Amino acid sequence: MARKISDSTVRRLSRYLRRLRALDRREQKVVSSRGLAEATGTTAAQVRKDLSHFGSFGKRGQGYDVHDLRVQLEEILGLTRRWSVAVLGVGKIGSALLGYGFFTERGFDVAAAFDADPAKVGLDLGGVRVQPLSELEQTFSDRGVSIAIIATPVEAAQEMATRAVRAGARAVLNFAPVKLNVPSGVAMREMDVTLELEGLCYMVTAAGHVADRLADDIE
Amino acid sequence: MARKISDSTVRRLSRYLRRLRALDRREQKVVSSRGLAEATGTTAAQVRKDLSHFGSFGKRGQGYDVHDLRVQLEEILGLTRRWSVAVLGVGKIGSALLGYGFFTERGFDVAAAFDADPAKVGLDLGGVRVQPLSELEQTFSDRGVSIAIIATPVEAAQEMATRAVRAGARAVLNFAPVKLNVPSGVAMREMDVTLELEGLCYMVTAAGHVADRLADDIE
DNA sequence: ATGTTCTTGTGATCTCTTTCACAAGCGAGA
DNA sequence: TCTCGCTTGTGAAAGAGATCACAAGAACAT
Repeated sequence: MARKISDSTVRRLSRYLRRLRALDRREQKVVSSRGLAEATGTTAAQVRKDLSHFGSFGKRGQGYDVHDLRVQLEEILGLTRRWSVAVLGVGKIGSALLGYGFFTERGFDVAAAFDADPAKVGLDLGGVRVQPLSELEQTFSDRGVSIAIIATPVEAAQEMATRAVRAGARAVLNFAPVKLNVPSGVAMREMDVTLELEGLCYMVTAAGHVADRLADDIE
Repeated sequence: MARKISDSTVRRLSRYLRRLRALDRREQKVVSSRGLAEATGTTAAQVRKDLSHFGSFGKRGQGYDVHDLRVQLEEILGLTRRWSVAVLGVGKIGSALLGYGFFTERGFDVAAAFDADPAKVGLDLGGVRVQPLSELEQTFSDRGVSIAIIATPVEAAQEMATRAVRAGARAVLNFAPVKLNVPSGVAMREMDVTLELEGLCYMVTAAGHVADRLADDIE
């Protein structure tokens, strides 16, 4: 096991877990690969293949024990330990995430928040005090921050990521619309609304073109 | 042309476009596939292959005309027309997007915002008045809304998506952490912070395991 | 015991994406 | 006009991921 697992597989595992948690809450005992597949928008074979990379969790003829598989997946994804996150930049996105209690609800510890703007330093957002950037390195190492959330403007994003990594972050979640460079060995994911919106525009436009062609063919 | 283009290709096209706009602004005339690749985190061959699906835009030996390619990509992605978006649910995320002027800055028209909470109806968020859900269908058709942004709690997401599509939306951007079903022909993208965060946890954890194994091998 | 029914786990296969490698083409300079 | 240096566009090869299809097992009824 522990060969290279693709991002798409990992994303699906998260979805399975989400579903399992819901089922567990309403005390359903068993679920089949098909049941899981339908709830998460994939196929039964895909579910089984994904799980098979990590071991064998089901009973033939029966399916998977909901609670059991849930625990296994939490283990696999690394969610049995606590994770400390820091939010860099408390503009609209940063403060939305903090104010919402987003991280806390999902079992992440918000260890700190930072902003370059002196007017924002000292504010309390969702129970976290905004600190000046000068305290970044010290705070990261004091509180064992391993995940950095980049929510700064584009211009500052790369520098913040670099500082975060140098200060000990092992993973970066980037909300700024730039491609960030991080040393290999540091995990990196991005959330880019513009990319997704433009993707939708393309899809709608291209679907239109296809419709045009079909119409042409009919003539 | 206009065969099925993969999502990953479309995402890269958006990245190229973003870069081209920056270059155009600072009046750089020409860029090579390598230049574009380095700025967007891919390879020169990939850039050329991506573009080749839509035609032939460069000059051999020279590279691509920045302004020209920019316009071509805007055309391909469907960004030369105006798009009307509606925001469904003005909780933390919805109002962050509106308040930020996010859509307007990027050339999208915010046609409307809706919320189920009567206390929120009537509020002005970034110049948009929040409307009650009862006005959804009428407003969608009056203003030609083609993109629906789902920013409601999980429970309401599927119903809102269904209503939006029935009211004329051709694309859905979903911020709620559920898999939504939409009829084929409707474009759909999702932004799920939890999925990305858990993905990071996995990557850090798995990287740790790999390190462990290496250490074991050395012993 | 035996048969029936169901669902898993997994090799084999298929499909899609990325990478490679190179001929074709452009511009500049002699 | 010819040559040289550079970069595109693209078939062919390699790599990755998703799908298929079925043997292996588990429960339960007879």
